Amino acid sequence: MATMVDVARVAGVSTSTVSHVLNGTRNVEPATRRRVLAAIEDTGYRQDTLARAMRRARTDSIGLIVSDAGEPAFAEMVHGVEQAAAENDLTLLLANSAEDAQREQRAITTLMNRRVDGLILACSASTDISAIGALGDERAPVVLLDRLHRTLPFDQVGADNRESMRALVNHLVEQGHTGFVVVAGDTRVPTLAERLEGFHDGLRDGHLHSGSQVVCEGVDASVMFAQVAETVGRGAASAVIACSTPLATLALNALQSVNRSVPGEVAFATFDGFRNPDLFSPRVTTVRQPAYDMGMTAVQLLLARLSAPESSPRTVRLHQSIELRDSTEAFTFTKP
Amino acid sequence: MATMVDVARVAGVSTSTVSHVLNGTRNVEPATRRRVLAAIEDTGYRQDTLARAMRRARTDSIGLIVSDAGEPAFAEMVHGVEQAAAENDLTLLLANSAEDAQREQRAITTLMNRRVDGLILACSASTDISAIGALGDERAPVVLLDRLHRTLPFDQVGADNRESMRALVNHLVEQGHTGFVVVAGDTRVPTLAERLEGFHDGLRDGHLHSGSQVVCEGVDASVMFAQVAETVGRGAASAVIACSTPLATLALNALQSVNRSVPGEVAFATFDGFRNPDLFSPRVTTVRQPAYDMGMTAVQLLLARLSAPESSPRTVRLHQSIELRDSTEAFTFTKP
DNA sequence: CGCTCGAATCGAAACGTTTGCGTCGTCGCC
DNA sequence: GGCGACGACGCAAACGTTTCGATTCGAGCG
Repeated sequence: MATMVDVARVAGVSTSTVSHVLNGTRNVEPATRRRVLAAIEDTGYRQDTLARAMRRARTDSIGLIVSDAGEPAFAEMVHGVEQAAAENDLTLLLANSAEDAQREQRAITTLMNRRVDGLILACSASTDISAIGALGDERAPVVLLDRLHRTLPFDQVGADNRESMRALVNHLVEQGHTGFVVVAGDTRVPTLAERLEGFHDGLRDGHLHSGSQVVCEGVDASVMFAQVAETVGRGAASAVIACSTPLATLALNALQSVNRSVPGEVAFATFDGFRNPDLFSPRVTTVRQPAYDMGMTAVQLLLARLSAPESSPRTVRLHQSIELRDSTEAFTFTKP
Repeated sequence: MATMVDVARVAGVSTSTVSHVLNGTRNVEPATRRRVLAAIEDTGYRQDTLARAMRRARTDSIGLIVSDAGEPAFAEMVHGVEQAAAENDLTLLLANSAEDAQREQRAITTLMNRRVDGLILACSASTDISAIGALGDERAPVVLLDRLHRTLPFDQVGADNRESMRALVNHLVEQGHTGFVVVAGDTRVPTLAERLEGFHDGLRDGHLHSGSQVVCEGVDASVMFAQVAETVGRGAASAVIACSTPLATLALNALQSVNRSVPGEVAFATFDGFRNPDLFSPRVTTVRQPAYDMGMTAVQLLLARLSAPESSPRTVRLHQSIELRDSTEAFTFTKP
C-alpha cells in the first residue's frame, strides 16, 4: 500500500504539502496541488484512517450499543443513527448487549478503547447505573437513547412513554374496559417503568380502582405468562396491554394458551409493535415509537455536545402516536 | 489519559517491558510483572487500540455489510456474525447498503480504509460484480454472505436455495396445486435467482407445463403487485410463493387487495419469513434460512483465510428447512 | 541595493505502540 | 576462575499521519 511518503516523492514535494492538499488545511499553489493529486492517482494512495486518527484526537466514528438491533424498535433506531452518521461522515460501530450488563460493559470498553468520538447507549435492563455514571469521566461524550435515566448528567433522547400510555388507557376506558392486565416486564428499564406509571395515571383519570388491576412485572417470562393466562382465563380482565414487543409475544402466546381470541374476547394493545402490522390478524393496536427520529436525534445531540462540550445536558422527548387497529375494536360495537 | 510511558515510569521499567507484560509476548520476572500491573492500576492506563493497530498490521476488527440489518433474515445473520466475532475478540463494524450499489461501495471503502482485518459482504442487488471482484486486490480478505457469486474467487456461505425451493414446490404439487404464482423479485440477486431455478426444477419434477405458470420478476414492486393481484384475481393460480420477506409482504398485500383469503382460497408460502410466525394468522409456511449459522460460518471462513491466505476459496451451503404451517394446509383436506 | 514581509513549502517532532537487537548480570560447567 | 549461555530487560526504530516552527524566494519599498 502506498503511503504519503510515496506520494510526496512522486510529486516531488514534502509529506506536509500532501497532507495539506488532502485536508485543505492551508493554501497550496494550484500547480503543486495538481501534481500532488496526480501522484495520488498514480500511486493508488489511500489515506490511512488509523494513523490519521492517531495524530488528530478524533476518529470520526461513533459507537452505538442497543440490546438487540433485530428488535423492530431498535432496528429503526439503528437506521436513524446510521443515516445521521452517514450524513455527517461518521462511521458507525454497532454492538448488541443482549440485555446483559456484562456484555454491555465489554462493549463500552471496546468502543471507548477504539476511541470513538461519542457513544450512544440504550442501557440494558440489568445495567448498574453507577457504572454508567462513571462514563462521565471518559473522553468521549455519551448520549442515552430510549432508556433514559433522569439522574445521569448525559444528553438523552426518548419518547413520551408515560403520556402515551395514559392516552391509551383513556381510550380503552372510554370503550368500556374496566379490568386490565398490563404486562410491564422488567421495570428496571426506565422506558417500561414510565409506561407503567402512565398506566396508573390513566386509571386515575378513569376513576378506576388500581387494586383490581393486574400488573405483571419482573424478569421471569414464565411467571408473567402464567399471570396473564390465569387472569384472562378466569375472565378477570377484558383488556391486555403489553409494554414492549417481546412482552407482546409473551402475552399473545398466553392468550392463545387459554384460547382467548383477540379482539373477540379480549382487547389487546402493545407498545413498539410488530413489522407489517396490517398483514396479519389480529391487527394489533400499537403505540409506535418515532424510533428513526430518535436515532437521528441522538446523533445530533452527540454532535452538538462535541462542538460545545460544556453546555448543560439536554433531554429530548419525542411524541409517540397511537395506531388504532382491530385488536381494540370489539368494544366499540358492544358499547352501551 | 495515561500512556504506556506513564506506566513504565511509575513501575520503573521500560515501555517495552510494559508492552510485553500486556501482551504476554515474552517472559518477565513475576516481581516486575506485579509492579507493572500495579502501575497500570494506579495510572488507570488503558491500551490505545489505534496506536496498537498501527504498529501491528491488524486491527482485530471485521466489517459486515448487509442491505438491511433490520430485515429478519439479515438480523439473524448479524447476530451470528456478532457472536462469532465476540468469541474471537473481534470488533464488528456494521454498515447497511440499503440495496444501493453506491452506498455499498462507500461502505466498502470506509471499512477498508479503517483497515478491517476482513470483510463480510452480502452484495446489494444493483452491485456491479466486477467492482466487487476488484476487492481481491485489497489487503483484507472478503467473504460473501447469502448473496453468492459463483464467478468470484472468494470464500462464500449461503443456503441451498435451489434445492429448498424444489422441495417446496414438490410438496405443493403433491397437495394438488398445478397453478403457481412465484414472486421472484430482483433476480440479479443470486439468492433469488437460485430460488427461481429451483422453482423450475420443481415444475419439471411434477411434469407441469412451465408456460402456464406466472413468474413475477423485476425491481418494480407495483408491477409485481399488479401481476399477483391480476393472476390470483382471475383464479389462474392456487398457490403463491414469495422468494423473500419483502416480496411476501408485497404478495400478501396483493392478495388482500383482491380479497383472497389464505389459505381458504389460495395457498401461500415464503422464504425467510416473518418474526413470530405462530402468533398471527395466517400462519405462513416458510423456508427458513439457517441465518445465524450462516453468520457464524462467515466469520469462521474469514478466520481460516486469515491464517491461510493462499488456500483456495471455499463455498459453504447450509441446509434450509421448510416449516409447514396453515397457509399451505387447505388442499390437504380437499385432496382427491 | 539592502531590508522587510508574506506566500509557499519543507523538516522534523510528535501521537502511543510493538519489536528486533543489545546489554548486563548470573549461573553452570569444565 | 574463566567462559559460554541464557534470562531479564532496556533502547530506539519503526508504523503513517498532522502540525508547528523554520526556510526559501521573490516582490516591494525606501
